[in-house]
Amino acid sequence: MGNSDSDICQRNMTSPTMFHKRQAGKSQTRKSQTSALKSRVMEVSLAHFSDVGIEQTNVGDILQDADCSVGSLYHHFGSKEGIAEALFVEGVDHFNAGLLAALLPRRTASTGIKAMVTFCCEWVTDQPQLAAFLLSREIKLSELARLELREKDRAFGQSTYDWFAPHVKSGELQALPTGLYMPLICGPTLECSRMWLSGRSARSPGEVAAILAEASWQSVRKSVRKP
Amino acid sequence: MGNSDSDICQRNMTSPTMFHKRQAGKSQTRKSQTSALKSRVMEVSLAHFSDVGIEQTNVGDILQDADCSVGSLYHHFGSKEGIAEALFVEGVDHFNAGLLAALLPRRTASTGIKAMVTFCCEWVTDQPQLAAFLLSREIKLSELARLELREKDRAFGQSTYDWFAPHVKSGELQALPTGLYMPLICGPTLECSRMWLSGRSARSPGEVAAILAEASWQSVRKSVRKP
DNA sequence: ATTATTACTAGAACAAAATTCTAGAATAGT
DNA sequence: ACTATTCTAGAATTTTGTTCTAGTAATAAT
Repeated sequence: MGNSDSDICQRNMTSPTMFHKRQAGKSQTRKSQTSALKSRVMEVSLAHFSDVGIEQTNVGDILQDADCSVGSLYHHFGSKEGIAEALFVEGVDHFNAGLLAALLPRRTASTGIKAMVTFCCEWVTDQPQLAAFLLSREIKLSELARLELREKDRAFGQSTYDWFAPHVKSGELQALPTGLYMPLICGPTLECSRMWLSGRSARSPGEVAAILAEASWQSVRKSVRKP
Repeated sequence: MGNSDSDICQRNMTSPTMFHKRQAGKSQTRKSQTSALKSRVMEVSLAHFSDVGIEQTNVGDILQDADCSVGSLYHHFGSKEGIAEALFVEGVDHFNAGLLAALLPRRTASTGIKAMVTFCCEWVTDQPQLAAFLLSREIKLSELARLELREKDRAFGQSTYDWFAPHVKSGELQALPTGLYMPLICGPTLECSRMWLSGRSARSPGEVAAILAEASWQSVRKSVRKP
């Protein structure tokens, strides 16, 4: 949340009036107050966004629920979409980190792939709000965020590929274009997740994790069959 | 597009002024003029929606680009989201119909599954705008549309399952919960599509169709392996 | 054929919501 | 201590979606 530096604050202002009311709290440092405010806004926004969508959420509600002023909100996030953007980037980060943490300690191709799928299923089932938001994005990322994300994507892809490479060499995994591993491994799970999150399917990913893990593994393992 | 009956028209109006300007065209029938207007609005809206998202698109632009009046737009679509809803339902219909048309004529499990994946890849690559819109939806469908869609989903699922069933019985396809076939078959492709459409990946689904088809087939075929 | 009704078009008026602007207070830097 | 910067506040403004009133064309009813 808090690289308190990169905030929006474009304009220069001039004069003063007063500053009271909201800081009721027993004088914490300004810094911690601020970062708490930002977290509050993000938390509240996520709830609204995942519930009714970004468009249907109105800033007034966020302001009220997070006990935040218009000025503060626009100072920190720039716009309503700005909040969504922050949530999105943070969410992707979390997810990727978790996925990597599930993968790296595994020693065999099979257990690694299956661990990814399983993590994916659990993650979605455990935090449906965040998952729903990430998977149903209609978020026009700013150019800045887009670049940031692309870079993180690249790094993530590299890390996973470093793990895959030896197993490709040893003949356990198929050799595929780099960009195809993730869709093949997580695609089915994410598709199931979307179904479940939007109420189009009753079975949660958690319930079918084992089947998905096995199937995804079959799709990327090196195929040496009888027939 | 034109079941010209089910339009919105809730209110009753009373008096008249004039009616000219826009109908410049050499007096086509009113019906065709109207349906042309609706298509124009949908076409223009799709372009905007898939470009900057529903929220960022403003009605004024649609009005201008489609040469349509506020009154007409709200008469036919009820709201901005109404346009999105119409596009969405129509789009899903097209896609599902195409998918089914690709599947049904095939005689073997392998060719059927692969045909679905291939169709999917081509469809996305051929009409990226519509695909981007359908895949990035954050559309709060009306209760009516939701039901309509759920029913269509059900019918589609049934049709595909009718095709699958014999191959499951014959031991070529795995027996899976009904809701898992589509995610396993099309999930990876759709994930690739999202990547490509959002600019996060350079390779179009069309370029990797063969690999995806083979991999997806491996994930749902009945596994009888050596090791 | 005349009338009544309905489908449709038009754009001004309205309401609601997002964002900007001005003012001032806390903190960091010198 | 003074200056620049970050942050908070909320009134004022703007933007934008939608409603409302008015009028025209086509169709159904009599």
